[in-house]
Amino acid sequence: MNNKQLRKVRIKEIIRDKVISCQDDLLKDLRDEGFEVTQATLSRDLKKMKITKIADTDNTYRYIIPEETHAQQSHDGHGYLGLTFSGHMAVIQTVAGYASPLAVLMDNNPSEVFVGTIAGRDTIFVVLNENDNDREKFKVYLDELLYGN
Amino acid sequence: MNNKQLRKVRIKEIIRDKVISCQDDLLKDLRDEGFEVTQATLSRDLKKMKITKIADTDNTYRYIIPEETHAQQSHDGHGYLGLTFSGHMAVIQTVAGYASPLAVLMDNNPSEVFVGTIAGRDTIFVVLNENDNDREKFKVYLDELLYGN
DNA sequence: AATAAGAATGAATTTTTATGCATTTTGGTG
DNA sequence: CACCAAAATGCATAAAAATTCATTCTTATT
Repeated sequence: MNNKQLRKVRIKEIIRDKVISCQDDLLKDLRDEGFEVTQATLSRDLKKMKITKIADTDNTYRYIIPEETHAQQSHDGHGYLGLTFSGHMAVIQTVAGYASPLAVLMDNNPSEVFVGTIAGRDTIFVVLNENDNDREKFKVYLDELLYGN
Repeated sequence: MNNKQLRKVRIKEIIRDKVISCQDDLLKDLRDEGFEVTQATLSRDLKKMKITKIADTDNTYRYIIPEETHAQQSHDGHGYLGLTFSGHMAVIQTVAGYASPLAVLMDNNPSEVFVGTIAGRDTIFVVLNENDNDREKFKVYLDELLYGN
């Protein structure tokens, strides 16, 4: 898990959590956390992640992840909806019917970060590697799997 | 129906129909159609309409209407999904359950462009004024009602 | 370990977008 | 119709975002 991918995961989190109204805002936050980057890199990151800004209700701009801004949960091609952790388990929620295909995809792309998956209709249980129990690492893995790069 | 509203309706149509990668592209198209505006005005229009650009698959930018870019139909607070005309009738599709409230809203905001509404669960029939049967005008009316301005 | 190819990044710059301010247009009222 | 207030718009410019080009990391391979 390299720095770029960590940074991308973090960018998403920041943008979900707080109002970011320009790339410089984001830049400051990332720098505070030790990510040494420039606006140029952020521009490229955001482009790849399809993150963009849009007018907020108060007439200022804010960055959003368009896929996630809707009342009805939307999902990417994999039906992925959300991820939670508990102990050494990760629980993935999907659109009904999508759990198995996604679990298969994961099985076909093994990683030392998890040791196995089992899927229901809309939920996947993932057992993480107990030695190297790293949630960030799993997030990155999943992110790569779903969105590439 | 003033020029601004006509322009906004047209902007949406253009952005749905073709790849617009910057405001100047849009500006040219609008000018070709006789809308005399400047980039400054477009910036403001797009802000109000919550239209923004995002990376397309081919790594170029394109303007989109975020609400409309999803596999699962998303809807605004009114549940509005779509509009079709037939003769002097307009047919509005909504999310199930939203038809009545929207019809009520229309009834509470009467206009000479339509003479009555009747709502089912997810569909509204609207009878247009037969003298002044103007679909554009109705589109503008609905647009104003749903999105303001 | 040396080397080469590709990816990632930054500095500087260009391009694009947003906005402050002045002006014009639009609508309503007396 | 004259007048005012509010909305819309353009011009000029500031602010923000995207990109070019050069450089530095990574990674795979010998």
